[in-house]
Amino acid sequence: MEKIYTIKDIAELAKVSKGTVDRVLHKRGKVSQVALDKVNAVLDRIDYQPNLIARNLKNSKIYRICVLLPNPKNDPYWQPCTEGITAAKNEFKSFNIAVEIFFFNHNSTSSFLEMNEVLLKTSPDAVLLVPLFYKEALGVIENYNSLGIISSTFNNQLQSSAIKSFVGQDLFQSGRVAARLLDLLLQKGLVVIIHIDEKYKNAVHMQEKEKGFRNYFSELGGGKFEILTCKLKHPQFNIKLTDFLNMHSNLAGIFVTTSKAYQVAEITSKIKDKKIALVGYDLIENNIDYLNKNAIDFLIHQNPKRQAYLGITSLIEYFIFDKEIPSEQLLPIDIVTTENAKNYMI
Amino acid sequence: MEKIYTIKDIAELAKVSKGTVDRVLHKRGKVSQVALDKVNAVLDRIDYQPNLIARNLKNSKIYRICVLLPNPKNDPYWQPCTEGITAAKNEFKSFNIAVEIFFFNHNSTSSFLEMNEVLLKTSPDAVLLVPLFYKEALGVIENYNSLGIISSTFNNQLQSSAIKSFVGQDLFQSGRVAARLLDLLLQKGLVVIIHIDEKYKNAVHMQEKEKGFRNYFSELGGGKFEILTCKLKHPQFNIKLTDFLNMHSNLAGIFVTTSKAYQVAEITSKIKDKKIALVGYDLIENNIDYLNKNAIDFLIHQNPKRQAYLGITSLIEYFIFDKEIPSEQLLPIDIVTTENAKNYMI
DNA sequence: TATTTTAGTGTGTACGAGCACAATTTATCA
DNA sequence: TGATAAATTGTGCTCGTACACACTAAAATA
Repeated sequence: MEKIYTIKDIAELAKVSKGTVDRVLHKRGKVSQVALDKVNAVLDRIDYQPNLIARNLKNSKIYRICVLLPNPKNDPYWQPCTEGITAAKNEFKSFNIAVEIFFFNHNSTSSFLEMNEVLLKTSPDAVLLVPLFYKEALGVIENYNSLGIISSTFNNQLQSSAIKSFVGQDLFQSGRVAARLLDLLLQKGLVVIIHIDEKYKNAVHMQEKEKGFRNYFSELGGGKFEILTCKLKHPQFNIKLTDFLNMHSNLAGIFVTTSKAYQVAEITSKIKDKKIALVGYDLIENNIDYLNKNAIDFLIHQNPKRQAYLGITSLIEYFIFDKEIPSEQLLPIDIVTTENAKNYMI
Repeated sequence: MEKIYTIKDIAELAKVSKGTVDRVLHKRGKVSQVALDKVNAVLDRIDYQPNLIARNLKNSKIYRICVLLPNPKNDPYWQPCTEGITAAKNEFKSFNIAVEIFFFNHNSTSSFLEMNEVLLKTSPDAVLLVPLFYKEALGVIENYNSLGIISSTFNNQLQSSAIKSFVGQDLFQSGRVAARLLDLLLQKGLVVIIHIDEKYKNAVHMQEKEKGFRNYFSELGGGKFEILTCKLKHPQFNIKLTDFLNMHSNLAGIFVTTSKAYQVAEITSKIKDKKIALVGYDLIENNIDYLNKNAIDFLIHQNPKRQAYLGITSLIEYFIFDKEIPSEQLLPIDIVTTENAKNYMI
């Protein structure tokens, strides 16, 4: 353990005042060449690490961070996000940070824009948002940028130079993981990618997953598997899926690109004469139920709690510790089966 | 965002001096009933959160934490641990914490005891250790206890009231995960548990994994699978395993309870006429190689980096923030296959 | 009553960084 | 040379907590 040097130490070693050392360190004000050399000589010799604690103590500005999030009441997938935010809030409660969450309806672009207006009235220093709607999110983020508000995203990746940070998963790779799992479970046959509910064109995440999934099988070659894509929407979901199942007797596996695998499991679990392999996303209650009933084989965990937690802590540490915000944080693609599900649900 | 109260605020509200507030908060010195009531009245009304940062600024004691770890040079499994320690060290470099790592040979109890003596000479406040050797570790920990040194463990769980904290995985459940994976991969046949190298009697971790593994299959019932246990040791490892394979033509799957699955894969990958499913532990280079060659189907990630990181940060936060040390932190049992391996190796 | 003891309370300072401002030195001009 | 401006450097305060120390007033003792 090396000695921890303070500005006072440096000042004494360089035989100048701590004010001068401060000016050299922060390139603030005028310093003579002689003094500059003396201080730099000391700085070269030792490893000075400013005490972030002491620095922050003086800082009286309260940083405002707003979170713009789909309402968990409409889709339980988002529930863990608020928990992640709360955890981060607690961890940094000694610091001058104010975090506020704003919920929008994940089906309504207007609700998204509306809540954004409400949020803007609190004049935040940064916004952490889920850019669910491509076009609208881009506009909102451009606006933040022009207002000097930092914007970070999570869960959905959006290409924009105005975005400081993204936390999420590599969805292409996630599709490959799903493909790998079905490849391990199955010998041959028809494999179907099912997209449920959301508009395919607007949902880049589903497209990326499909690309990765197909990429795995095309690399695999061998012609053992046939891949089909199927887009299903409520309210005719049940009928259409049942029809599809009846029409394809060689169906061996299904990959559901959203958290709605339980809707598929509800139907496939009733088929008695054969077992259809099923891989889906997210540890929501309905999915876990069917996982435990063996109607779903694997779930891929997107870890929304950790995504939100990392998104918010990067911002907090940027404000209070001057830490660099990582432009991209990719989380591991967790594979979940009956036996290890509990560990991920804490 | 509620107002953040300081001791000065409380003093003004209660119309006493900050010294008196301090005495009430820390139950230090004598305070009259009148003053006590006044301060408590204010404390009841507001939510006072002491500023941990300012508190720490004053504290000049340097806390010494020693880490007692198997040498990664002898077994690469331990390499990530040092990285986890270093990460924690960096994160808390502004605080008065000195962390020092001591390596012992994972095959030698005497090296363990020897390094422990060296470590003790630095008179640490806490020790984080891997209690690889049951009997010796217990003795060492008892000794720490009598010296007033806090002891935390990770990777291997040891029952002792002298241990403040354990970070690791539920190994029984980890065995069940392995069983589940083989169940999903296979229809029926012989499944073998292979213990490699270590003395079975001393290695509680292998026993726990086996118990969980067998527990899953006995709960499953149905009589589709037959389970056998096999203990193999160098140098006759290759011959014995080859013999075993020849003798059991119905062998369908193998579960290796240590990080040595690659040694099994080396042999099973040469069998051309059939594929034997293989599940093992740990993302070491040799294992990853065989995973990518499809000779290993799944690896279970024990996340030694995070184990060490959590173990050390709990201690640090106890010392500098007075946080409670969680007596047990169980990490998720990560399932790794070719496609998601990279994510876990950062 | 004078002096000492003790309970209770308030004041002041350190910690390290940052920054305003005062103090000093050096340069410029009349 | 003296006065003034400019450049450079040093001092001192703040942040919130913890703790040493000084102080007051009442109680106990001589």
